[in-house]
Amino acid sequence: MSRPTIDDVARLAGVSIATVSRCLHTPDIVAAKTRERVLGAVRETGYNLNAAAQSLRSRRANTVLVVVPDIGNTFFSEILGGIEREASAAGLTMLIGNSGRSKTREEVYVRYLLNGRADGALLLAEPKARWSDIPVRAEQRAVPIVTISEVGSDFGPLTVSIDNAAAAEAAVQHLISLGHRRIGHVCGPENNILTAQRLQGYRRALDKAGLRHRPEFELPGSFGLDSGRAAFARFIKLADRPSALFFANDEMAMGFLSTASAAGIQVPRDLSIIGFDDIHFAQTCIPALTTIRQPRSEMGAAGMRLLLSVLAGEAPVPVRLPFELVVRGSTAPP
Amino acid sequence: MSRPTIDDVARLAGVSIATVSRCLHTPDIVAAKTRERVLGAVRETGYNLNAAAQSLRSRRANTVLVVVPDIGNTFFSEILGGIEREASAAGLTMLIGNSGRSKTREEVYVRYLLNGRADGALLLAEPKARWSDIPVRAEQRAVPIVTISEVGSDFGPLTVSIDNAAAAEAAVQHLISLGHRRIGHVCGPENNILTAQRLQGYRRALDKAGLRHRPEFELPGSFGLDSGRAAFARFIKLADRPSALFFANDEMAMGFLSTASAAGIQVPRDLSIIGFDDIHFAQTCIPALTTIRQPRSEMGAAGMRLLLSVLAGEAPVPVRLPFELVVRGSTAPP
DNA sequence: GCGAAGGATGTAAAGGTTTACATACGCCCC
DNA sequence: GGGGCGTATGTAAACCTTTACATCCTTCGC
Repeated sequence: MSRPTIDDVARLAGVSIATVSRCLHTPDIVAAKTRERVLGAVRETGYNLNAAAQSLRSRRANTVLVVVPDIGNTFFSEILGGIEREASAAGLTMLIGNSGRSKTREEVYVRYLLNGRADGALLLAEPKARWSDIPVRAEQRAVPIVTISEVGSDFGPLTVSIDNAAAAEAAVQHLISLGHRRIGHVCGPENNILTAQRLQGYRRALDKAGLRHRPEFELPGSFGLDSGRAAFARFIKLADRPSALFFANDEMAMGFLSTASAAGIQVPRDLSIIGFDDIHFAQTCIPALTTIRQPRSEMGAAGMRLLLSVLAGEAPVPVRLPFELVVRGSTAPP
Repeated sequence: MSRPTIDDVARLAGVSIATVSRCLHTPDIVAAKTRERVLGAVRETGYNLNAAAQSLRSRRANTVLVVVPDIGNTFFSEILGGIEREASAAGLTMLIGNSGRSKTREEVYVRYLLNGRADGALLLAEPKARWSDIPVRAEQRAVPIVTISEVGSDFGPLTVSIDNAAAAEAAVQHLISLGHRRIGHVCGPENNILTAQRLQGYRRALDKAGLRHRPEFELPGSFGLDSGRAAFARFIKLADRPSALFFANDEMAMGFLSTASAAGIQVPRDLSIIGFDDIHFAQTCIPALTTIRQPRSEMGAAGMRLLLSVLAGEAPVPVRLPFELVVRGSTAPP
C-alpha cells in the first residue's frame, strides 16, 4: 500500500482536499465539527504532508543551508548547535554542506539555493564561490546569505561576528598588564580574514604599550594541533625567546603546550600562553588555558535569527557579539 | 524576472521539454546536435532543475537524514564528516537533526522520512522513537535506517559498530599486562547500550585474569568532562584506591586527569589512566592519553555506504569495524 | 420576508518535473 | 516499392499540494 495522500483523507472525512489543507494550515477558519472529523481522518490514515509537493506549490523549502569548512572541527560544531536550536524552533530543516574551504565544493552548495532546495544560507567561513551571483530578489523573494564569524569589514549587514582585532588586543593587553614585554604571536592560516584581524589586534596592543614589533616573534600557523607543535619547534630555536605567546586559536595553543611540556618547559613559570576561542577542551589543559571566549553557540543562533528576520521581510542589522577574556592558569607574570 | 524553468530552455532550444529532461539525465539517447543545442540553452538561461518538482515527480528526495544526539560534540561531528564525504560523493544531500537524546525531538525527525523529505536515515544514537513504524517497504521502496555506533545485539543488519565489549576488555587487559591488579572503571551514562557493553568487557577482563570484582571500583559517569571531575572526587575518597582506571570515554578521562593533576596526583606514576574513543584532543593531554581508537570517520562512511547499498536494492550486511589500542603516556606499571 | 453580509466549503488551476506511450522519419531488405 | 525496424523526438499524464475564486447557506437588520 502506498502512502496516503490528501485525497485519501478528504475521501474518508467526506470533505474536499481544500478543507483538509485548511485544517492543517489555518485550522481556525474551518468549522469545529468538520475540523475534528478531518483530523480524525488524518490520524486514522496516518497521513503526512508530502514535503516535495508542498514546497513545489508554496515555493518554500522550509530549509536552510549551512556551509561549514570542516564539520569535524569542534569550533564549528558548536556554532552548528546554536543554529540547529533556532532552526528547529522555527520549524526549519537544516541542510549541511562541508566545503573543506574549497571553491569547487562550495559551488555545489550555491546550487542548492538556485534550485530551491534551501530558502537561505549560513556561511561559517569566508565565502569563496560566487554567492553573489544568486538572484537575490527574484520575484520579491529574497534568498538571504548570512556570514558568521569570518566576516570582513565590507561584508554588508548579513553578518554575525565578534570584534576580532579588539579581542586580540585584549588578549595581548592582558599579557602586558602581567608585566610581559617580549610577546610573540602564533598566527592563523594565510589569506584568512581572522588571521589578519587578530594579527592587527596583536600589533595594536604592542603599539599602545610602546613595545616594538619583532617580525621573528610572529610565527606562522594554520589553526591545527600540528601547527602548534611546529610553532614550538620554531620557538625553541629563537635566540631571544618571548616570555609570552598569544595564539590565534586554542587548538594551536594546546598543541604547543603539550609539546612544550614534554620538552620540559613549564607553563606559566617559563612562558605564559593565551589562546583564542575557549573551546570545550581548553579547560582540560594542564595548566588550564587562559583564552578569549567566543560565544559560539550564540553566534550560530544569532545568525539563524538574522536569516529568519530577513525571510520575514525585515531590514537586516549586522550582529556583533561580545567576547570575554577568560583567565585561567596558563598566564602569569614573567 | 523569475527563475528559468524547463519550458524556457525548451523554447530557446526549439525542442520539447521531454528532450531537455533527457539531455540532463540520459544525454546519450539524444542526438549529439540536439544535445549541444539544449545544453547551450541551459547555460544561456542559467537554468537549474527545481528540486521540489523533481523530487515530487521522481519520488526521491536525494537526501539522507542524520540524527545526532549532540551535534556540538566532537565524537559525533567526526562521524558526520565521514558520512558527509560519502553522501556528497553519491550526490546526496545531508539533512541534520539534533535529538538531544529526547524521544520527542526524535519523533520530529521520524516524520522527515514519512513525508518524503529524506530517502533514508542514519542514527548516531540508540533510537528512542518508534522508527520501526515507518512503512519500510511501501511500494517496494525501502526506507533504510542505519544505526551507527550505539548498536545492540538485536539491531538487525543495518548497523555499523565496533565490538565494544572486546575493546573494553583489551583496554583493561593492557592495564593488567602492565601489572595492575586494582583496576577501576568509570562508567558511561545509565541506560546506554555502550555503557553496558564496556562494563561487560571490563568485568570479563577481570574474570579472565582471576581478579575479583569490586563494586566500589565501578564509578558512575555520563561521558561529560564534569563527570570525569566528579569521578575524581569519588576516587580520592576511596580507602583502598585502584592503581589504574579505565574510562568509558576520553572526555571523562580528560576531565579526571586535569583535576587529578591539579590535586597533585601524578599520572602515570601514581595512577594509570586509559580512555576510550581516541578523540582529537586525547593526544594533547599531559601526559598524552592511552586509549582505544574508534575509526569514527570510517564508521560514518561505512554507514552511508550501507545505506546506499540498501537503496540500490542490495541485501544489507552489518558492518563491524576494528578498534585499536593506542598506547601513549598515561599508562605505566604500578 | 427580502437583501446583504459573512462564514464554511468546494472547484479547479498551477507549480515544474519525469516518463510511458505515440509519432515521425530514415533506412534496409526482399 | 512496401513492410518492418530502429532511432530521435514529441505529447500528455501524473506526482501532491496550495489557494484564488466561486458557491452555498445561515443569519441578521430592516
